[in-house]
Amino acid sequence: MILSRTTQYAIQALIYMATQPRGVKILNRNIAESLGAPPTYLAKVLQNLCRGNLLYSYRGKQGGFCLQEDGEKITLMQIAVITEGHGFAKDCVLGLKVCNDAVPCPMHKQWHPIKQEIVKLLEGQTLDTLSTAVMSGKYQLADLPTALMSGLKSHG
Amino acid sequence: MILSRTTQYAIQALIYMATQPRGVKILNRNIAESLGAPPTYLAKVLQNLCRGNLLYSYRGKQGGFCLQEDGEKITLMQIAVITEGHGFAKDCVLGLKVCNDAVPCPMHKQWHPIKQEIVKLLEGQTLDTLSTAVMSGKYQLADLPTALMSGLKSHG
DNA sequence: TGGCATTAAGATAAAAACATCCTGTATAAT
DNA sequence: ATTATACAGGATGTTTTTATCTTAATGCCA
Repeated sequence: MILSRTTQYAIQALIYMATQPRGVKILNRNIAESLGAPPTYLAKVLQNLCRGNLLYSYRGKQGGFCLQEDGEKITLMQIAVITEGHGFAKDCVLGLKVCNDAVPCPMHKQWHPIKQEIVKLLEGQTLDTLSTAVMSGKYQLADLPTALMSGLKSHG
Repeated sequence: MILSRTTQYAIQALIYMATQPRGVKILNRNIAESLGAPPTYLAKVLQNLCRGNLLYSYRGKQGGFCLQEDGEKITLMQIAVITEGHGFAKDCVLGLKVCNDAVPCPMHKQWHPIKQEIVKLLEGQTLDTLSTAVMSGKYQLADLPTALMSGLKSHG
């Protein structure tokens, strides 16, 4: 509805990584398995997150991906901007190229405050908060049998 | 961002139609011109809205499209459900197939109230309200030079 | 150094969304 | 009847998004 599949994978992957011990390299393959996401596609998404400076990547044996320093402070807004581009939250709900307080579409007044709330929410949610929620065991990160997600609670 | 291009066309077209004298048949061609939308594509969208019982269509000379009775009471939610399918407003923000109060994703609690607001807004906005706003001249329905939209105010 | 594990990157493919084209069919006016 | 008009419907084309495949680069380790 509001976030593309790509962005959803990106967020899920980053939350997952934030549930893992910091500084340890995590394999694309493992993330994909844990989320039930297509590994080859997820690899591209992670690559993109590296270019967006949210992740480090290491090639070769013992390689993998790592959250960058302060990774737990990453917000969902930062992620969405990387995967969906800037102006992500700037679009008119009716699709007009120009729509603002001065030249509004008929929905502008009513839509604008909700859009602000969405942005505020995305800016307010960090990987820290979300990964903690997941590690508590009360919140799920994937539509998978719990067996496959068992890695999560093992170090909680 | 939140509504597909198709849904945006549908909403724009219906608002436009609601600005026109009731009961008069309106040509796809004229709607498309007024909105700056591709006429052949818009035709498909209108066809779909007919199947969704929001419009009547008439073939042949003097044909065109008409809002159904009580057309001014149509809400944006009704339109979106027709063009995007049911379950339009039921999706998890992180893309999980199962995500509800009992089995929530880590964003569920925070996202749910905003989603409710969006639904409430879409359900609360009618063609009546929106077309009136457009006819007042204070709100625009398309990114077009005003010349092309002149049809709107001519029967104020 | 050679072999293996891992990500990077580019090409390709598949699916969905968006858009166009062509022909058919109904209808009103002449 | 004939003709012009306008929507219906199916086929096709294009673009974007999603996904896969293949090869290259990199780094560990023996």
